Amino acid sequence: MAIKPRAKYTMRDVARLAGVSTSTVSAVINGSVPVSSARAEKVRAAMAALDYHPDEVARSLKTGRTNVVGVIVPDITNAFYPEVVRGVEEAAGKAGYSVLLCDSSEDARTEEKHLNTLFARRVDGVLLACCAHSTAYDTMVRRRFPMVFVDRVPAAAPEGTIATDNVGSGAMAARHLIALGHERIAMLAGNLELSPHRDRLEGFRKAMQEANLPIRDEYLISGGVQVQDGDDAGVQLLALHPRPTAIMVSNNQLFLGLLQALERRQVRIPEEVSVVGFDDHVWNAHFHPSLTAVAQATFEMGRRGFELLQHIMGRKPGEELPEKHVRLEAELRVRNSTGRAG
Amino acid sequence: MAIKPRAKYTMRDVARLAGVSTSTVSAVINGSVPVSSARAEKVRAAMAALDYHPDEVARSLKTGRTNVVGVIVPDITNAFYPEVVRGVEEAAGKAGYSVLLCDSSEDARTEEKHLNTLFARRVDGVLLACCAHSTAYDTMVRRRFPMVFVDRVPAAAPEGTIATDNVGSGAMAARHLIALGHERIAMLAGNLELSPHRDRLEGFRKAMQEANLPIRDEYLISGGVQVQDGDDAGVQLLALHPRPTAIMVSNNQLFLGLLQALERRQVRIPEEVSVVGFDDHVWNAHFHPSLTAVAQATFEMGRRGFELLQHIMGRKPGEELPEKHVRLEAELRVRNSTGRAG
DNA sequence: CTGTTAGCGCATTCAC
DNA sequence: GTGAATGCGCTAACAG
Repeated sequence: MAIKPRAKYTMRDVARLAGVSTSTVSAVINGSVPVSSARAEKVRAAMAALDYHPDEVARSLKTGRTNVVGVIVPDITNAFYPEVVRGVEEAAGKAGYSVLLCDSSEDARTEEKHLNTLFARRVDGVLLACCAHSTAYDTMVRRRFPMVFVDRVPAAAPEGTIATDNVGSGAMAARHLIALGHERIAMLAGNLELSPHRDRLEGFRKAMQEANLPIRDEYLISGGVQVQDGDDAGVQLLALHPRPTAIMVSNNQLFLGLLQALERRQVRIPEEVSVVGFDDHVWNAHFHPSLTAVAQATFEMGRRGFELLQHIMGRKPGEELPEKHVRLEAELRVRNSTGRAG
Repeated sequence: MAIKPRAKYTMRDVARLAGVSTSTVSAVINGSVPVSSARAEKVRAAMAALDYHPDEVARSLKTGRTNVVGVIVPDITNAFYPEVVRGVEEAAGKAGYSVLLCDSSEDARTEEKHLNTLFARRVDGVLLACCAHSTAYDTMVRRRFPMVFVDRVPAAAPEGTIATDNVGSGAMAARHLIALGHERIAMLAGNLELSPHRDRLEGFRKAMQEANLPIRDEYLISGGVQVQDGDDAGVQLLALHPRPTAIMVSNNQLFLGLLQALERRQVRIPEEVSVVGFDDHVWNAHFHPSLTAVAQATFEMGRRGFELLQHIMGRKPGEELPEKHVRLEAELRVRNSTGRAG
């Protein structure tokens, strides 16, 4: 009856120590079948004595479920994503799931590689913020794989997406500038292959149209999404005649680059030009001047994204989803980088 | 010979389609045994045709290895950790490992829970930035579990730790202030249960001693590590007579809180008080004034932390590690928040 | 070189 | 209520 001390114990060790069969141990662990309380207690004691933790690998092989979800983000060092991931992790943890984290580095091939790995590891589902030229949607369809698109959403996806209402919040930011009397408004629109950027531009257009304001071609700069791209765009805008009196920026890296350029040229904000950007975080309040920005519901995006995935993972064939697309409201935090037009 | 279309295929399906046995398929996949190139090609074709990916769960059960490492951080939304995680993820990916991410929320019980989960999932090793009152070290020893402590290091750990040279970099920051002629230097030392904070304080003490400068009790504030704690400490310091002319801060949240308090009281930086803090990031350069800060080698910490873990996971019983403790140099980025004393 | 076989640790019928 | 037996998909002897 003596069990040799070992690094890892199996159900058989527990069963032997408790003087029962392995199926009784299994029944105690899973509560699947009634067990007399006396024996159940002996089993629990044996498990504790051996520091026994059921082998989830074996369990997964048997049940066909891993209780793991994959999360793929384009860049975990972009302050936006850790908050989303935190939301996922917390919701997942409560539901008994663990999170496999992958970083695609904004590269579609890396993304696809991660998708294959996650598939091979038999994760129960995937949350994905896809990158430009992503093939993930096709892969998902081909494999009939439970997946939720987060933040960045392929136009084709018929269900399983969660993102900020980017059209609405883009319009909100633009309307803020318009309400301050600005008419010559520029936009750094980012990478138009990505739904958030595309949608924010659409919102911008909508707001400008409503106000009967023209959008000059040279005031619309798109393409890159990095700090340097924002800096370049800033330089470009400052060279124009007439200059814009306000600039809207569709992500935080571009925002930073733009500020760099304005600072270098000693352009006063908001006296000479007002700026509003996307993605708020604690530091924005401490810039000089403090920054007006759109704050997305990052944490909630992660949490509800996981819940949506749970619905997809759990549904029967043919069953409908309670919600196919979740859109979250954003909030405009008005600070000192935006002011009345000249 | 016809294989019914299914969501997931097994090695048997591949074997049947290729007209070989499962062990041949296995041999092709693992390259463990030579296979004639003709048959190997047929196997590869069958795998591609079925979009077959070997079931890593089954493989893990068989081999006893999962090729997964766990990473536990106290707060993934703290900008320091995503960079470390990115370093881990990249190094891990290259070595064929995936990363299970857990967030302990600075709570020792949650940390222990995650550790149990990771253990049950049979991850091959764990990278841990532990929180105060962590029991992880004992758990590791008890289970003889491959583990590397990252950033936050238990004093007892005889090997398997990686962190910044916090004593040295604490001294470096303090010496910078001393070199500028400051004598009344205060420090927000953070939570002294955590090794980075404890070590930075030690470095501070060392530098002050070298310079024959006294450390007043009321200039040394420790305990919390949140933004509000930094704000409170700032208020406290401003009430003193004489006031310190320079303040050193041991993490980025406290730093932010301190800046808040100074801003509210309209204390001019660096004219009235110089400030230097820990953890640099892109935004620091855009504060008003730009912030002098110690930049840790975050990415490298992750990368080399994983490599250290690999050594631990791979070593034979009794074998020594090439390096037991890795200490990384930090860099002081001097900007405009520090200036000459009065 | 190739195929047959025996488990890895567990959950789950199925008899008792 | 309980235990013995089967197999999840794969790898690693082993025998041919």
